[in-house]
Amino acid sequence: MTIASATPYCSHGAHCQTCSLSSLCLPVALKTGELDHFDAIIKRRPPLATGDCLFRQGDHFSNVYAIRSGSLKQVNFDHAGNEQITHFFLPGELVGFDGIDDGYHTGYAHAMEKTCICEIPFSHLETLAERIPQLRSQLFRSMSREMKEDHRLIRLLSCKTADERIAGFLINLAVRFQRCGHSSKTYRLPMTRTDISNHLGLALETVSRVLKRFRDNHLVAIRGRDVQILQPQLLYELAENGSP
Amino acid sequence: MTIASATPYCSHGAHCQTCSLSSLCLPVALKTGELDHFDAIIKRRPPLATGDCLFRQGDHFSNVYAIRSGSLKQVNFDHAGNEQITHFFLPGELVGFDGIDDGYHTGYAHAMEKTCICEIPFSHLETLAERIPQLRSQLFRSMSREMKEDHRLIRLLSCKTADERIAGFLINLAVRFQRCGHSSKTYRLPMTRTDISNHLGLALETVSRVLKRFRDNHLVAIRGRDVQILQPQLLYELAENGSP
DNA sequence: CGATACTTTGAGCGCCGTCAACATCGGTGG
DNA sequence: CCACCGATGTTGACGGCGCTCAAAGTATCG
Repeated sequence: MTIASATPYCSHGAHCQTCSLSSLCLPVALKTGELDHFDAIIKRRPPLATGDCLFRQGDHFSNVYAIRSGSLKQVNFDHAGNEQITHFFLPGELVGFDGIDDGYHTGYAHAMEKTCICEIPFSHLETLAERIPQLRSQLFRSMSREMKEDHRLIRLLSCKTADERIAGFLINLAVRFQRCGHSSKTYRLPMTRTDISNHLGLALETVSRVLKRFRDNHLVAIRGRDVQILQPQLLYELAENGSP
Repeated sequence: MTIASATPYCSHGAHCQTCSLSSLCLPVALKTGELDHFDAIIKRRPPLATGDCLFRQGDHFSNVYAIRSGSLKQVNFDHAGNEQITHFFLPGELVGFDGIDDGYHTGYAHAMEKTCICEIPFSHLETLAERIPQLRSQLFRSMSREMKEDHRLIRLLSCKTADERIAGFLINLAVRFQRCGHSSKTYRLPMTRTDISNHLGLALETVSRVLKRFRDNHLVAIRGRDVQILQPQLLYELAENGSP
């Protein structure tokens, strides 16, 4: 079983007007003229390679970023230097809002594979949002959505078992991959088992063992990073209720 | 040991111009004329009694709320009906941002004691923020700060022991109580042990046992809900490093 | 093709959840 | 004012989930 990578090639000169992800991204609901204005403030960067940093802890906050293709992980630190992956970001999602508060980023954002990014200068975005109510609403909605994602993760971490966490994680990824144009059943994990274990608050051995159990029970087919969800309904119920 | 309640009386006709919390709240950095405009869109409500709901799951989102005095807990649900307390809100803090995304609230907000609230209609706030850059920045900053708080909690839940979680929780409350004008060392917990255990992802018996251990080790003096932090530095190190 | 990172699998044990009993607090009504 | 009662908090015994340590197997890349 081999599944196409989640990272198709993407030209770094592309524009919002022709971007297949614009229905997920900030330009949603913008009229043609407005879209041109929005497109004009965006800087396209050369693609990030695996392991490259989009921003580092302590960097001055000046942009938010939209992902065109590829994937990122956002890593925060506590005072003792322990890492915590708070988010994985997929195409069509926005990165960097946590830097607004006091003007610098509190953690790293690493590319987990070759990743194309749109850089959106926040001051320009604010100015433009002043004039375009649709854009403003979408900006607030994006931030609010990230909060809801955080609350989902908090609930997951605070009272769910390893099985429930991993079921929820696989389902959540499936939903988000589908939203950006992939199959809802098959995808390729961009992150390592170590990343998953860190994000879900588990030991990496536990992640490995639970995935094996899911495979043995024919809930999913997993080989390396290729995932195929065989029984979405059962997996969903496991994630929510804890009952198989 | 008895410590004054965190809920002094607060007139519900008060205005931002005279509010002691305005330096924490949205009006921060507004000029006098702007402050008048801001004050004009706010509705003061009669105080909430213990257990009253500010909003319920599924309610249409139309306001954010600033706390003048008292405290709230925000409770979210998963599909199986399990509750998860994602936030405790103290005076000077803003509640309700998670409703922006799809226009309704995803959980309850309960008053944990008698609580005075400023209701801020979000549509008016957006309009006003269009004209007043300071207000706009502060709005973004408030949302961004809530995200950072979420990330802190995620880190806490994902890899910390019961001792570390509770140490972190006590320190965090101390900081926030100090910010709104209390002592940094002594405060009264507005929430039950059950609420704490839910929020931190622990059994309530564990909360009780860890607090006893902290008391035995003279890190804190706790009697019922009255907390006095005796060794802030040690408690902080315990929360961050796990080392006593 | 060798080196390095990543993943799987096993054995043992400790933290913390569950169950249970009891103590304490706060409020209500006789 | 006191007796009562439900809600809240404390303490103990015990077992299981998931972590740690260890080692072998596998993908990936220069």
